[in-house]
Amino acid sequence: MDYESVMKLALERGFYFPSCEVYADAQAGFWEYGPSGVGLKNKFLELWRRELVRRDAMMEIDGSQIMSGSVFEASGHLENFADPIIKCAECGSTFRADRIISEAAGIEIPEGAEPAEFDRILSEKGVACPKCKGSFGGAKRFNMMFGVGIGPEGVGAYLRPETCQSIFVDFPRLYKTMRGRLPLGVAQVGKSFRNEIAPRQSLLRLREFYQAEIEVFCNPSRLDEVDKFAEVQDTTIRIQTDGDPVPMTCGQAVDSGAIPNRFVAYYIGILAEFYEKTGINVQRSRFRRLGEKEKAFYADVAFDFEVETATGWLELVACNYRSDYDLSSHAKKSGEKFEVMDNDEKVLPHVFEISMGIDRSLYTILEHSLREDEKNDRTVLSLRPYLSPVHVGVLSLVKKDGLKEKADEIYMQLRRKCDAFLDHSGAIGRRYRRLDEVGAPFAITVDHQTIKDDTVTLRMRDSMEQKRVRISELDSVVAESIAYP
RNA sequence: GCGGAGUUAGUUUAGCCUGGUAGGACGUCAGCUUCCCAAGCUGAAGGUCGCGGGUUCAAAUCCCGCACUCCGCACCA
Repeated sequence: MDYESVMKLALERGFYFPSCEVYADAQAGFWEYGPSGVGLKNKFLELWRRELVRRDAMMEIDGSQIMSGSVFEASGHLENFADPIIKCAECGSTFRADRIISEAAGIEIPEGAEPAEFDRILSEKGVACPKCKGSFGGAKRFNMMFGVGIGPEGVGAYLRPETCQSIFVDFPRLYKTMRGRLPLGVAQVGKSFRNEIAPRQSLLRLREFYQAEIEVFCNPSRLDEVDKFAEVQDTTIRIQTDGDPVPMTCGQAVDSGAIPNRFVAYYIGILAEFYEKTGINVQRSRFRRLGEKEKAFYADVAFDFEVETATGWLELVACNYRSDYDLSSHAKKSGEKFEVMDNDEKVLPHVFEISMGIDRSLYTILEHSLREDEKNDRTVLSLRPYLSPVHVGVLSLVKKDGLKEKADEIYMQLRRKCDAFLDHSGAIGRRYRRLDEVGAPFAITVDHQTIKDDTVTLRMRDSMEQKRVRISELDSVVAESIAYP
């Protein structure tokens, strides 16, 4: 389905919409989840917990969104999470320094170079503002972190640009108090903040966004001693090292060297199994191994999990082998000890990270689930039942003859056991279509026969088929239908 | 941030060129009808015409600035 149709559904059915939209000074890159969006998000995260956190016996934490400056000195974000920019002294236009030098002088300078280096080249080559021919002021680094001032003195701190830093700085306490053993997965769901220059496409590039991150701490000398690898060795993934994505099992990926070890392959395997259960079409996905230039500054080996959408290939998850980059940096900066005992060996653990973009994943689920059923003149959101914001609609065929009251009764019976939605008003077909659009997998309809024999109609969203079910069996029918796989 | 295109009700859109009380469709709500798939009938609600300024007797309409949305570039979860 195309981006516009997903956007229209999101606005009309309460999945998501712009933040602060009644005010003219609302800024780009901030969006709200409405009732349907929250329903989908909560269920998505429950699936994530089941398939990754609980499956691998990980710990989950919930860290602060505001973190001290030292954290980001150690993490490298103050130094590296920034673009070099220059501003024209005449007209005020802002440009990326590395880019304008490449365009005007044909010289490639790494974006991480010192500001003075940019200034030197600019004056040497006499580069002028492409807009007004004015001269440039000095190059600066534009850091993408939002700074915040704490307390009356405004002590400098930052909104975290990724959730994982709290996992790293909490690691010593977690390991000691929670009886940690390597390999240890620590997970976190939460907001991260990046001051993007050009946010775009609603949930796809936000300034404030949700991440579900997992950091697995491991002993780097035991990356192939992973018993649980057997669980995923026959799981098929589509992996791209160079050229087109190639489907292969996790076992084949390790044997062929496409994935460097069983440890990384295990986590990629369970991640692939998770995404299969979200209803995203994994035939249109790939694990793409990143080249040296594309990798983040902290990554040793990196795979992006990408999915084909109406907007092109979209990165949903970054899988980075961060080695001991984070723990050694925090150890050095803080003076805290981050080494742990693994059997009789003292090791500074390495980290493999699964950094998931929740908002992008939810968008993709919507796009891949939405379809136009032209034959029946309806729009259907074929979400997996366990992810649907509304599990079941409860309808009265007509309001009179006690059918309304009977439907109310059934709704009361179900409402605490699942997400039920009660609707009495309008034509039955219209009500079915409304439910189809929010992805409710089925509807229960009370009709005149219900009064006679205590059965109801169960109408299925995808096939529009109907069958009769006893009211006494509804609890178990519903529970079974919306159960997580 | 650059280049391009847009912004009118919940959604979609007419009106803008050529200034003169903002209109339709769908949706929503109430009622009638209706024994299973957007039917029909009656009625109703819903608009700072993105925001601010200017021109004018008068601005959705003309001019300027800004914001936002979309596309391309660049960047990224």
